[in-house]
Amino acid sequence: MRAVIRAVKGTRDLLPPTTALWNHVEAVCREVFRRYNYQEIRTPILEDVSLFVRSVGEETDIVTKEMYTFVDRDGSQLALRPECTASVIRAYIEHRLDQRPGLQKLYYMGPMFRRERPQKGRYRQFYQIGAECIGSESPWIDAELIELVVRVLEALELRDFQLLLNSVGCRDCRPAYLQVLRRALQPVASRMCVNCQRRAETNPLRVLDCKVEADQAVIEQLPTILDHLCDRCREHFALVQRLLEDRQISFQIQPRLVRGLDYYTRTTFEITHGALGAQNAIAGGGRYDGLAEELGAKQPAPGIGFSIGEDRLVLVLETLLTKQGRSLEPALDLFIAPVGEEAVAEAARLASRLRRQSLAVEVGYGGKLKRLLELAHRLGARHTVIVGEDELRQGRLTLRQMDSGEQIQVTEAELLDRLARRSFNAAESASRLLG
RNA sequence: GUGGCUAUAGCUCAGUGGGUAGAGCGCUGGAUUGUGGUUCCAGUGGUCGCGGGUUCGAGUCCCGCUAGCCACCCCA
Repeated sequence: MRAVIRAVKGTRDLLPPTTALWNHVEAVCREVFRRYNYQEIRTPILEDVSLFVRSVGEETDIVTKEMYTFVDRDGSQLALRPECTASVIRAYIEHRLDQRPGLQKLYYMGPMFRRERPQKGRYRQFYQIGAECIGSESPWIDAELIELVVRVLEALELRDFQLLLNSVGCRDCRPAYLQVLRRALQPVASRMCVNCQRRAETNPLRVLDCKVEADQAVIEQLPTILDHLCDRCREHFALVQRLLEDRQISFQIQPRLVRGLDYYTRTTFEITHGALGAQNAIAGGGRYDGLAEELGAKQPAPGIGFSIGEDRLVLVLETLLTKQGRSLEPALDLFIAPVGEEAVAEAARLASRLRRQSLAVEVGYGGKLKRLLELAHRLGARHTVIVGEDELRQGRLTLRQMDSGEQIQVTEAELLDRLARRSFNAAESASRLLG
């Protein structure tokens, strides 16, 4: 026997019925994006390595050890995108989107790639849904964007998530803070865990993020970025907080919240959920006022964006659904069970017509009626139409409601009337999906 | 990259102190006429992750590899 080929480590096949949940998440996102006037952008999965070196940062983990890179046949250095903000800004500059009217509000969804050790909620190919608003540094935009993320989660019936908020300062005040932090760490680092001793040298901000119990007392004494913001950053952050309060969006200031991408400035935030394991962040984002210039824009283009980890979001929703005893059901409107040769042909024609009326229809070609009804039941059909000799003679259909077993004779017009579908809305999509 | 745990049928798992494979679910069919969910019967399905070692004999013990999961790290 030949060896079986399996999915590459850290990648996975998404199968039904879970894919229905993925589609639901994406449909809800698109709808919320529409309401906030975001439009879709699709950028390539392949990018020049230097795009990420310059944006995410040369020294970051993502660039130094997690990125999938390769040399193309012509010698160019390419990478599978580890995130999408850099690509969006690249496209913004490349296509002079600054010349278009108003703010550029763009959203994306698709696979990203990072070569990490897989674990719960962490995959080498993972999916992000994100949005970027480019062209303004107003705190009103920050508040609107955060509001948008919260509305997406609410629309997905997700509760009990936490919004963590911080400001990481700007090009002026952050370097000064880092100096202060380094100096404060020098005398105390030796009392901390080995990881922190290392981080005190390499990446002092990470010390603030340490989870070791014994280090917490030391960490509490360290200066926080919030005490070292410049006047403009402090005002910006204060206004963002006030605007979130106005919107009744609860949040928690987390001065120790650190982002692993170098381009972040000022507002940063993260949304976590307890139903996940160690990888508890389902969304993260922040402002990046200097990124466009870093990527070669002649004009400054301040922006802010976020990204939802779709894998993790789906994971949370799935555990919530099982906890509530709800399950994912295929949304089959109708099963057609023909009895006899003639009926099969009529069933096929009927299916064609009903499908044109946007009904989800399955036909049982062949088999005894008993089998067909059993199949209809197992496929989750809400109704079954029986077409046999009697029905053909009378020009009627037998419509059986599967949950009650109630059965009536109808014409095709009456059938359509009973099964008529309404247009899409999120709540209905959810109730349809979550039987 | 580091560590811990795990690996038996499509899925969830049993398999006692080493004696060459089992259940439930699933899938297929049956219980006479055109009526599903329950029940009953039968069938299908595994070189026990891979490679080596110990042994008369290994799913079971030992070693190595690989993969999966969880955690560190990092992040969404």
